[in-house]
Amino acid sequence: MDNIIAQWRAERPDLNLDGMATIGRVKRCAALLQPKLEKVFKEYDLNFWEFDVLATLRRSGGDCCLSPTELFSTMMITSGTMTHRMKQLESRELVERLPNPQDARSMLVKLTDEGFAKVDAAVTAHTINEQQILAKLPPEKLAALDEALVDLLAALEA
Amino acid sequence: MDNIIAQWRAERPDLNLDGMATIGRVKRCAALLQPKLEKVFKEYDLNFWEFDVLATLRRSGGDCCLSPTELFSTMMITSGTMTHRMKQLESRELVERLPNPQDARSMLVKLTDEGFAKVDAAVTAHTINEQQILAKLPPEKLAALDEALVDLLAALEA
DNA sequence: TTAATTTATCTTGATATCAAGATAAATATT
DNA sequence: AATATTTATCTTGATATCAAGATAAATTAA
Repeated sequence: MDNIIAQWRAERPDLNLDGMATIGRVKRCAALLQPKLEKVFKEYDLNFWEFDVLATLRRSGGDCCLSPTELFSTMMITSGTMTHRMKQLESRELVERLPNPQDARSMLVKLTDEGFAKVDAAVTAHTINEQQILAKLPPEKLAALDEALVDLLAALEA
Repeated sequence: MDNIIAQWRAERPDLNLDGMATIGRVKRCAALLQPKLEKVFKEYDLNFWEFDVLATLRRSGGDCCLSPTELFSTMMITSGTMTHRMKQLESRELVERLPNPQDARSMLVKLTDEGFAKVDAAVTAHTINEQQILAKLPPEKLAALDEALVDLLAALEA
């Protein structure tokens, strides 16, 4: 990132590059995190989106039933993508689709026992992995990081 | 994000969710930033990856020549993806491919005058946009954010 | 009640991406 | 020099995604 900024500074000294540096770091951190997280999901034969769907169902609690619309709305993906995901998770028998007695247009997506067990094991390993990744930072820096991210998130969501 | 953590805390009180909260915020910040940045690129008829390629060439300076291999290596994409990008940028006459006199296997990718002018205008607007996005945070919080991201990036790159 | 509108989901067609393999030129080895 | 290896790029086939439109059920309005 510093290298990119240095290149721009040389070519375009007229630009204010402070924002680019910070935003570039956010994006780069996210990009570097991705494969580190996927590594653990892979141990449970899941890719990122598969974990994401199963985890959304699992943490919703109750009998882990949500409609596809609830799922794709909270997950910020389109309905077509959700259809695609459902098909594959259903064929792997990690979720099942039940008719919604309240509304014949809609379905209820439910974790199978196998899906429940798998995501429960995966999320345990996932949280441990996340702790380990961040353990490279001392506690006070970690606290500062989290606080700063809360502020940024608030600014971006506003 | 807080909501997701609260759901997990209710369902799985045994998990340490601190890392999930911080990492989730990083990913969410990156996801929220994306469309805000794309909005400006769109004003110049560019999507994210088009800007990315043109900007990489532009900031490399000199005559803005790089080989496809130099491009895809620094941009963390595969060679096949780069081929695809080249085709489209070439058809839009934003870059041109010249034979490399030093090595007949490789090409030199160069910004056209049009490509140069376009990316120069786009990056000006882009940096202003980035400054505006972050201007919602007071300077001292911004400084703390950047410092924290430098620390995190160092930990992730190690 | 019938028609119009809204809502939930799925389908279609397009794009971006990657992994793996193909091709061809350059370099190293024998 | 002839062969083997490495390097640079492109091709192919598969997947994930979205936007826009299709379908069908539920709700509202006339």
